[in-house]
Amino acid sequence: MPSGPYDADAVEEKWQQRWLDEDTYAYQESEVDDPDTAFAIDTPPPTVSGNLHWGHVYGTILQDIVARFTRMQGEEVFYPFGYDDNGIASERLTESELDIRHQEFTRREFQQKCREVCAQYEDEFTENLQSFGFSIDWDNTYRTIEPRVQRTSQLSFIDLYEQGKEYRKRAPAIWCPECETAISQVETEDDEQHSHFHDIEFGVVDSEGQRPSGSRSETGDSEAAGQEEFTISTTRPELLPACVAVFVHPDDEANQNLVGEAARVPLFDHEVPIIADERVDMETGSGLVMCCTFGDQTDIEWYQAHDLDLRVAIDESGHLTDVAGEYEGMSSDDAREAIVSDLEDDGALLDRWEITHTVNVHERCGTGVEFLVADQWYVEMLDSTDEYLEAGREMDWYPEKMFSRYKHWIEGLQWDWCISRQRSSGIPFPVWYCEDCDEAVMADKADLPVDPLSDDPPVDACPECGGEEFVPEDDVFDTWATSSLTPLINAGWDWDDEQGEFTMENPELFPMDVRPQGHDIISFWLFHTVVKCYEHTGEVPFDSVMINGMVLDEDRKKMSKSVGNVVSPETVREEFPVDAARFWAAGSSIGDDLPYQEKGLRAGEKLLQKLWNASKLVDSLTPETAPDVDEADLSALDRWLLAELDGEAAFVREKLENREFSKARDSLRSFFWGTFCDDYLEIAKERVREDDDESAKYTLTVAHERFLKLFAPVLSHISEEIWQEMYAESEAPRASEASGEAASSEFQSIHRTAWPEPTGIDADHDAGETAMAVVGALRRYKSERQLPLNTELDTVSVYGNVDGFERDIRNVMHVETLETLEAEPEIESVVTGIDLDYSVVGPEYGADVPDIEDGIENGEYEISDDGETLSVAGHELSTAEFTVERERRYTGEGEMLEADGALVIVQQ
RNA sequence: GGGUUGGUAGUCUAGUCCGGUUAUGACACCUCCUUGACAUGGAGGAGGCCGGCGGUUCAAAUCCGCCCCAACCCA
Repeated sequence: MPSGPYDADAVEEKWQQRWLDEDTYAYQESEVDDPDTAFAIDTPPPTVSGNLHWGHVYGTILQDIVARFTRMQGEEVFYPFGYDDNGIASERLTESELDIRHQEFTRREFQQKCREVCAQYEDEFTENLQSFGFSIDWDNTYRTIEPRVQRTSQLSFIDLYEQGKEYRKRAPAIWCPECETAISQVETEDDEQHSHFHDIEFGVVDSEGQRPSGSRSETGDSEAAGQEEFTISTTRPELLPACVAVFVHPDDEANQNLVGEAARVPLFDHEVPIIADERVDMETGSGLVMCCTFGDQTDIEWYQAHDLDLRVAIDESGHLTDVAGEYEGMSSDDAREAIVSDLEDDGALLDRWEITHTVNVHERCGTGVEFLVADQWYVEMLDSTDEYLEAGREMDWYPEKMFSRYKHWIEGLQWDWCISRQRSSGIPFPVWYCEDCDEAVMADKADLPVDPLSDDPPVDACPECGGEEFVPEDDVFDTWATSSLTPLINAGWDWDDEQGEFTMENPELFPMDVRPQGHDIISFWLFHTVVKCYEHTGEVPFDSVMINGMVLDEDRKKMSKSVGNVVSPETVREEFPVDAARFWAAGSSIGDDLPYQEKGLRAGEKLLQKLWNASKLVDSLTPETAPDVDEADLSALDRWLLAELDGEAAFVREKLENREFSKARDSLRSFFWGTFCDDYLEIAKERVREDDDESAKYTLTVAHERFLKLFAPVLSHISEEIWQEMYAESEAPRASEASGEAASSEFQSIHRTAWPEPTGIDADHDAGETAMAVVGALRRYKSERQLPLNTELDTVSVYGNVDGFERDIRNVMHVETLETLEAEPEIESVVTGIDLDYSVVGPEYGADVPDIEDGIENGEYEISDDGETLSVAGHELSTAEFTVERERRYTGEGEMLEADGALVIVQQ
């Protein structure tokens, strides 16, 4: 071992390079003889056109701890990585980098350019990730835009279609008129914008005699007959031509008379029904709302609930259609001004005032979204919600509470999943339609990936009507339709045309063992993945789900670019060792948010230094190869340490299996620091130096190597460094043994060694604890008297079980004579109080407990001579129900200390 | 607006499912100690109406109800 402090920079870089060079963590299929020994992590692919941010690092550290830990349990771990470059973000990036427009190219050409541009970003992203030394298998990566993944996406679409799980329907879509593309709900956000409210007068159509009889009260009738107009408040008068109905809240007494009547839309003169619906917001405006095609989400709901007409007044570029008559061709802004002005001329504009309100905008350009009607493909979900719920139940959720989110999501489903996007780039639908009968013709699975815009359909004539002309589908898939297939992509799911069935290249990987995911995006990502993979394979795609929280800043605020409180991984990397960051991340309770705190990283750094220093000491005390000592000959203290360490190894294993990172980390840290370094090592080093104690040398070696392995999943670099320095040579490489391949050139990483099996050594746990407590009491004795810790003590007498530890106590605390007492030392004791054991007394005496307490408080009690019975408040309490508290005064020579489990008398 | 989760010393947290009277640990703070791995160390100390109000109970951080605050999800 090198002398001096731990040089994290050099060590970490060295091992990161070595792990990459040697493919240390590459998935070795040959190692898997039973699917149960393969462990697959389905990592969600990040968008690589943005920067690596600290949240990525945090989530990946947790995955990596699981990966490294699981390898040490003897499983072959598949830890792949994906890059999501199939999205608007990547396309925009490509356009701006190359100064082109995607419309200038075919899809294939443009996607090729996207791949080229993204490749640079991917390299940077990869380099960044690799500077954290994650045990990702860099031979197993994919890009969501690559042809192989396009093929998987299109296969998925065709498979669901053939299963009858997909349908095509003309329905509303969220549309950005600026980008001229459909976008998904998750790509929109709320924005405060200035606008105007307009009070507009609508006429009531005289429809006497046409009303259904008996539907309203007499009074309502007569009132309606007298009303000839009403007021609508709207921020969007340009939608008047799209108006298809007027709504009134069922509880709106004042306007109830209008329900069932028809309204005449000003300027455009068409008639629309007046309908009652509780989705009307009675607080805003007049309480009467016009429903258009489509002003907002509620309009869509009304359209579907009440089977209303469609009047599409705004086209894909945000201009008015022929439905708008003389306003056709105007932009919606121009049309608004023109219509308002004409309303004013007509006297129909009653009022106009400025307001600020929230509007739904496209997150990328800030333009208010429109709702257009378009042909869409949908994945049917509503008919299978029971199955999806059951699938969710079959997975282990870490933390468990996240299952309730899944449950609520399933139960709250109201829409099938729209997978069509009217973007001009992306992964195309492999579909053509017969020009004559609109029959959908799917591509042949063997031909995928295809682009209908440039490829021919697989048939010459329509199988339905014989028509020979086809129209290619020009929509592309929602990116989630691809992102939800990662388990299938990772397992190599494909269509085998010869066998006529779906196959998997690595069937042993599916279902995947764990799916990591941030809790902010589980609904639209994880859930979709479960649903899609379940439909394709009939299996739940994950055995378990590991949900991580968000990284917050030091003030527990969410990190965001606009607030400017983001932490850049590069900066952290410059300031702290990676292992310190890993220590920090491992301090999280799974699912909880974790604030980034430098002191957390500093604590990690201190632990690294402690581990390094302790290792140097162990190295200096022990020979190159572990001494050959029969475990039966070990001293009591050594047996005690190894037995305690057995317990710690089992505890850490259990906690990591349950993804209770922080419990594993904290317990191991304090056991190592407190029990090993402060208690054991202090004693052992004296024994080795003074007596050349073989038992201690053996124990130091065994325990120390075990500590390195227990730390290895969390402190990956330093544990590798020290282990390689001290133990690698003496441990037979497992990999070469099994495979017989070029063993000499392959090095054995600590992360591919086995987790410590219990030594099974028996020890007197209580005597060890008591001995440590006695040492603690003596330290305190010296400390309180401001004596150096190596002050000699003449005689120490111990009343308590420290059998076998006498010599250790003597040596470490510099005690001349240590004797153990058979009988309690000369003590005068005064009763100072009675402690009740409430868990027994409570249920036994119930409401009398306060009386008993009062009796004790006032001294109105009696303890029997043998101390077995306590008489108080008319009850006789037995010995199990109370403890007598005494103040003990030692009357003999010297000073008495109280330790946990022992009385100690010091004579200096 | 609906749902979910959380609120415990100055800070971060354990404990809450399954109630038991001295509430866990770390950081920061205060005092003392340079002994041979480590002062990024060691020994000790102080610091809490467990978000608020009510209820159940012999007993509540823990169970129930209402309220306040925060985050996230859905609208």
